[in-house]
Amino acid sequence: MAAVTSIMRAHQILLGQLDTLLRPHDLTFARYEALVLLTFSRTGALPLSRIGERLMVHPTSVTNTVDRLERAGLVRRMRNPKDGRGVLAEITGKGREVVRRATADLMAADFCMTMYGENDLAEMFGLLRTIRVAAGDFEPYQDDERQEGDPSLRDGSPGPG
Amino acid sequence: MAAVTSIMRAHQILLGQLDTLLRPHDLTFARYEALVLLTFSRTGALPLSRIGERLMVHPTSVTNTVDRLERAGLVRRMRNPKDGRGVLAEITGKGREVVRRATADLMAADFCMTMYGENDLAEMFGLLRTIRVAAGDFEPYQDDERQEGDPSLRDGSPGPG
DNA sequence: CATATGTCAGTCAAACTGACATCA
DNA sequence: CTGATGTCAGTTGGACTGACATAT
Repeated sequence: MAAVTSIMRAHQILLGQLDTLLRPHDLTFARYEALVLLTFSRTGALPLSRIGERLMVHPTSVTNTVDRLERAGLVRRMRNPKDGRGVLAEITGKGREVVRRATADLMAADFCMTMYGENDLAEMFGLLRTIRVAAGDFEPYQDDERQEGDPSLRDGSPGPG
Repeated sequence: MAAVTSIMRAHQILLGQLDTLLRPHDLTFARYEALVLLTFSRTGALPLSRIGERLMVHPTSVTNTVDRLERAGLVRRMRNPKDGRGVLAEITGKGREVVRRATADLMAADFCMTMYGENDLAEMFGLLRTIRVAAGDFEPYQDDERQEGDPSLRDGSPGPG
């Protein structure tokens, strides 16, 4: 139970810092995550359904997130040529530029993770991975996700094959 | 960065399970946390300001949380006899009963922490403690908090002395 | 037909800002 | 006086439910 409390509190602390760092870029962490996911996809475009799967959020939340990103010109909606029901969110040039700058800010700030060594970070990732796997995170990649040789958003997932 | 993503995702997973388990008790995790904090206080009552400190939430959020708990009859507002500006939130008998039942449910469900051994849980707590200390969590207790010999909400804090 | 995808309207809880009354 | 405490009004972003159109 102490561990659960710790995760909740750590999240609270990190999210506060992340959102503060992202605010100047007119981004929230939720929107930033979606942008990064698109950045790492092969074609820069993904069906909304897949975004929902990967980020583990409700379909209406994806609609909402993409609405805001589209209104800001960071993303564009397209019909999915492979599925008439589906909609693709495609990251725009402006979107790529914004996510690049935001990521640079985040890296420069280190959000208080500088205190940890590589070993501690790896250990933390390994420990938390158990929860995530049990919840169905870390599903195998689809062919439209992730550029060859590029790092995954989920950092450590085996990827296809 | 992978570690940060892991914490965010683990939080998302746990909060979903916690809120689902707490819903039948008409509680959210935020309200449950406040109730537990009161349960562990010496007199069952704390100034709203101290609740805000401990839970690291905004004063208006405390007002909101206590409003809801009071409307549900789980908490009662009192003037602070030691400080005319202050307000105490005091847990009611019904509040103690609800938090008892909710905690029992949570323990029975184990929210997927059964997968971990004692060592892993302790390690996770220890790793995350670094972030929390840096953010000012784990401040020393005041004299009106925590019953003698009772476990702390923050599980592992040294307490007074 | 059943199923999957996405949107819409509306609700809800949380977190915030700014202003304010009250009291130490 | 300054500073702390709590409340109020209003806003924002996210997550949800239920209903629905559309396409597989």
